[in-house]
Amino acid sequence: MTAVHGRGPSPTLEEVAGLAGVSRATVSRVVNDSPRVSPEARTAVLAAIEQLRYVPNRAARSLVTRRTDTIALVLSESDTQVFSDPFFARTVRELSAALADTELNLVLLTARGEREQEKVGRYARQGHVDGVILMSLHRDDPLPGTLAAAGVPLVLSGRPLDGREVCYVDADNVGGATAATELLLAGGRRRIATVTGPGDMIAGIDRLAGYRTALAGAGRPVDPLLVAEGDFTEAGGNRAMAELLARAPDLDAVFVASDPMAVGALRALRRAGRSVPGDVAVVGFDDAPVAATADPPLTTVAQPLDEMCRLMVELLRRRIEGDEQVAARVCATRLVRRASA
Amino acid sequence: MTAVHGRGPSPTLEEVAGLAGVSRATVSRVVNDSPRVSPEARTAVLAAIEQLRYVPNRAARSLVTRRTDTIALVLSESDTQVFSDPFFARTVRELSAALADTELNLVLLTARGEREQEKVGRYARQGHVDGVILMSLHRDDPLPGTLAAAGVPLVLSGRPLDGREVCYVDADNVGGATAATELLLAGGRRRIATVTGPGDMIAGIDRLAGYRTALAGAGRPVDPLLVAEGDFTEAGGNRAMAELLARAPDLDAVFVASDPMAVGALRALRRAGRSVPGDVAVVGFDDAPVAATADPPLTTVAQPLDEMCRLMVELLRRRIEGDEQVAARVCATRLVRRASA
DNA sequence: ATGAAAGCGCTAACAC
DNA sequence: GTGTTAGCGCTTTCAT
Repeated sequence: MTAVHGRGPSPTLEEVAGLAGVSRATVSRVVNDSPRVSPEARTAVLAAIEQLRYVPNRAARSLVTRRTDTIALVLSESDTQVFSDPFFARTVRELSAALADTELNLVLLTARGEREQEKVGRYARQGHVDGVILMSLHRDDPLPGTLAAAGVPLVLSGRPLDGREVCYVDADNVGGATAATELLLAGGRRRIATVTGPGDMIAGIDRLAGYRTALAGAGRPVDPLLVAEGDFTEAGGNRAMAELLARAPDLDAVFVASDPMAVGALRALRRAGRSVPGDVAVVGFDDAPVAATADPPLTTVAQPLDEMCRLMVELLRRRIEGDEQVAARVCATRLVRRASA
Repeated sequence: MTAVHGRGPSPTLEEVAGLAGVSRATVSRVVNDSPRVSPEARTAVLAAIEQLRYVPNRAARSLVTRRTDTIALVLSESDTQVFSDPFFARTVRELSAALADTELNLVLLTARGEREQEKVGRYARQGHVDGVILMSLHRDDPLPGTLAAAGVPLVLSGRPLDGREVCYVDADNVGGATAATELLLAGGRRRIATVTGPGDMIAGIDRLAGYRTALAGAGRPVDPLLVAEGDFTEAGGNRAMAELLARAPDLDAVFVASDPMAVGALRALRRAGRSVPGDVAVVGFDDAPVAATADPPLTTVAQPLDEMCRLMVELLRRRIEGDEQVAARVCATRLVRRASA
């Protein structure tokens, strides 16, 4: 028995067929789990495959099937490191989970700047992947347009900023933020501030809109002094909260547009000697799994990320199958009450 | 002119050839930048490609070339989210940069748990990628073995824990940690503590070894009270530092095995009312771009991550070309002195 | 410089 | 149930 060491030409269907004493077609049927194979043939083929360490050649297969069984999660980001965003990590995990029981593979592609975006676009159009889930976090991203025009099946994670007509899955950010602010209002809070997300990210925009909606619904004005912009990070939340406390020492509640920022905000409040939720009530938005461990525990708006990821996969599959009519979806959020509000 | 909307069969080499009035072979030559094409032919072909929006079919191409022009960065991690590790984000960025001017594409693959590891292994062996850069962070990872046995060209990021014979690129963690500790010794510090990385990660192990080496070189014992384990995160560093201060209030210096942990340690020191570097000198290890913004600025051991990533790509290319003799490399680190030590 | 032709390894009719 | 056959779209000799 010659050791199958390292590379060298890997065995082909033909060779397996020869060893098993059947035709290529039968081997192919076994490999593809076709029912039209006799038990004996199947056994013989399986043995030959085992013995030869046969692995189907992907290129040959997808040349004829026009499928790669691979989808890409594309991270289109102009500058900083999205990776550190725990929301992204959660998305990757949930997507992997959603694909665990399927034959589909998931690859991550990053596109920072124009050149990489082009490279990614080329990659997708060359047929390396069957479809793309795109996390396009900022405005003016050419990738959605490029991919859509090239006919690459596409689902966006998050509603697109420019209102273009594409298929997307998003959480109900407006509704969640509205509910969060209403909870604060119902708690009798009168000076409700907010730490927003970046103004050029849809989650930031929508959550701020929800805050405004709730205040408007209660007949309250929006005081600009009570609105500070953060960047979804803990450090940013800390900074924004400190700013708010300086500008409006009389605030008695704050809706923070992401949990990492909320953790930072809690730090700022503690440092300022404000008790939570006694002096100041806090509600966050569950982008990261930090709410439960925050001190004090954080009331937060939860997003059904698992459901959203399953949905993205399902919609993408439908598009891959050729269904052009798949519609965007917005997933409900819900308030999880803990101690801080 | 019929709009090329969406999908439908994309044009083939044949069609381009027909439109340009040449043969398939000539089109192929143009596409592949062969010099053996007349200017006129090239022009005609280019025009036809443009008009048809022709994109070469990857499957067909790699069926014959046996290349995909794609390499994978595989993240093999048993449990938690590595993404949040800024070191990982830097690696991705530097790898992308190293590949920017090449025809090579980079995809990220994550493998959490056995099932996903198998999926990734299959993916690589099926010929989806030409080679793999593996960040295997913990012990007992089967992936290096699987991939190597399957003949997939492989370069490890970081020295493997089990000393197996594979090609890897690593920073000189031992040397860097030794230098850091020696700097502290040279500064006249007598009670030098360390916050280590996890005991099952090579970077953590090696940096602790360097700390011991330096102390041994100075004829000093290693006091177990002065060693606390962190997890490379800021929170972990904070915790470990607090623990050290409780156990050994007389410590006057600390080598912290990663910058995020060092930032956490600085917070713990501040909270304990220790001045830095007056009471306690601190040196970190530059896994993340936080040293410069730390307060006070952090003296740190810098790793040449850009060089390391270029090297990984170069070694992997050589392996892909069939060179079996490429050796592992360890890259020098250097101390960057700022205010804290 | 260019074209004709032979495959790369696989799947999918289609016959038997 | 199984084998035969015809390609999938591309690169690559080999003539010319």
